[in-house]
Amino acid sequence: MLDLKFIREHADVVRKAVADKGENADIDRVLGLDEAKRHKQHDFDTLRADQNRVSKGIGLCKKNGQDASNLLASMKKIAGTVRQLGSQLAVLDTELQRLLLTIPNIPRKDVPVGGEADNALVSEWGTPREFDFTPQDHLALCEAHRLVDFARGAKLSGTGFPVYTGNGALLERALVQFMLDTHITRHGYTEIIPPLLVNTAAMTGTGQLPKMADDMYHIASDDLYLIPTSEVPLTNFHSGEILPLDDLPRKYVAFTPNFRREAGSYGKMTKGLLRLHQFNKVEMVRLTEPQDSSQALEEMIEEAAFITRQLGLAYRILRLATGDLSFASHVTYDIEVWSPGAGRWLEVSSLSDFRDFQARRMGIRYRNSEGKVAFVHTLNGSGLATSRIFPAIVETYQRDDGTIEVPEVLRPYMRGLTTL
RNA sequence: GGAGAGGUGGCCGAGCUGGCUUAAGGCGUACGCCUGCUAAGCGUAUGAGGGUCAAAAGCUCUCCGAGGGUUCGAAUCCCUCCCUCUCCGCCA
Repeated sequence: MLDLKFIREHADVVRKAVADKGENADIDRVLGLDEAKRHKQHDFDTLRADQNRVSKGIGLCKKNGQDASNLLASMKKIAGTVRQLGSQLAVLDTELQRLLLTIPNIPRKDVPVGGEADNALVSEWGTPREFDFTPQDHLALCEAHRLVDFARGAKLSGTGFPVYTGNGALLERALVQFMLDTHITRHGYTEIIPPLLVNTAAMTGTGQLPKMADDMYHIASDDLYLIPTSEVPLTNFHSGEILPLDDLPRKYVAFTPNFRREAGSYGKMTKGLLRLHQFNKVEMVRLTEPQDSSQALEEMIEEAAFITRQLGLAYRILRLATGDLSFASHVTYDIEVWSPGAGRWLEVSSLSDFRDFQARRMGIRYRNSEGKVAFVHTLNGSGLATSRIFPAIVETYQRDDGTIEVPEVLRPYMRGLTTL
C-alpha cells in the first residue's frame, strides 16, 4: 500500500506505475474519495466535539440534580446527524481502503519499462555445460533412477503434485539442508518453521490478496489459505508491531512446501518439475531500516547466487521489467540456472525489495534513532526453489552412462553418496 | 464438539450497578533535583493514527480483542465473531 499523502502529491508518478505494471487502479477516484473523506471527517469531528462537550454537561446537570431536558432534546438531533455523518464517513473510508489495496508499488527508477523481453541482464556466472553425448531431460533421468514418481503423485492428488522417492527424496532433502545450513551459519539468518495455512489478513498484508485470490488454495470451512510462498508467514510474523531499533535488521529463513493453483496456466510447462501445484522452497526474508534495504537486497542476491555457485550451476541474473514485477515489488532480480534438458534458463530465485509497501499494509513499524515511529522495509528472496534446482542438477551432472554425479557440497548430506 | 473464566496503554493491573476516567495505581523508561559514589528519595515527562496549520505549538477526532447495536452519552449494557486459559468429550 502506498502512502495516501504520497499519492495525493505525486499522482502522476502513481499513474505511470499503474500503467507500466499493467495494473488497473483508478487514481482519480482515489483522489476524489480522499478529498471527500477529509471534508466529511472535518464535519464529523466538529460536530462530535460539540456532542462530547454537551454530553459532559448533561452528566454534570444530572449529578447536581438540575433539569437537563432542554439539553437532552437538542442533543437528540445532533446525535442523529452525527450518526449519519459517521456512516457516510465509513462508506467513503471503506471504499478508499479497498481501492488503496489495488494500487501497486512504484518501480525503482532503474527498472526497465516493458514486458518479459525487456528484462535487463545484470550478470552471468559460468557457462552452460556442453555435452559430447545427447543429454537426457530431467523427466527421463528421474524415471530411470526412480527419483520422482509423477504418475503416482497424480493418482494421489492430480498433476503437479510430484512424489519424491528414494534417492530423489534424499537429494531434495540434501538440497534443503545445504541451503538452510548455509543461510543460517554463513549468512546469519534465523530459522523459522511457520504455519502453512494462514488467514486473510496475512495474505492481504504481503499483497497476495486481493489480486491473486484465484491462484491460491482456500480452505472454505476455516477461511484459511495454503501459503503460495513462505514469504507470507515470514513477513507477517511481525505484523502490527512496533519494533525497537535493536531488533533490526531481522533476517529469517524458512523451508516450506508452497501451494499454487496455477489457475489458467494449464498446458504451459506442465511436464515434470518445472511448474507445480506443490513445490519446495527455502525462503529468505529481511526487515530493515529504510536506508538499509537497497544494500540488503544486494546482499541477498549474493547469498542466493552463492548457493548456485556452490552447486556448480551456470546462472544469470536479471533485473525484471515493470510488466514482470509483482504487484508489491519495487525492484526484483531473478536468478536463472541453465537447464540442458529444457534448453532454457529456469528461474530458481526471485529477490525483491518492497520498501515500505508491505510494511504499511501489515503495520510493521519501528522506532528509529530519533525515537520516531516509521515503517520498516521488507525484502524477500528464494534461496532457492528446489523444484527448479533439482532438474538443473540431475541434467547438468548426468554422465554418458546414464548415471548422475552428486555435487560435492551435497555429499555430506547424502551419506557420502557420489553417484546416483 | 460441550461447560466455565478471561482479553484494558511497553508490562502488571483497577474500572465493568453507563456521565468530574481527557483510563486510577504500580513497574519500566527518559530527563532533572538531591546525595562522597551507588542505591534510595523527590519532581517532570512517557501510546498510536487522522484532521486543522507553511511548520511547530495549540485545538480537535478515533482507538480499552474485532465488528455491529442500545443511549443525549459506552472500557462499562446487548448481539455476533476471533483469540487465550481451565475442565470434559472425541481423535492423529
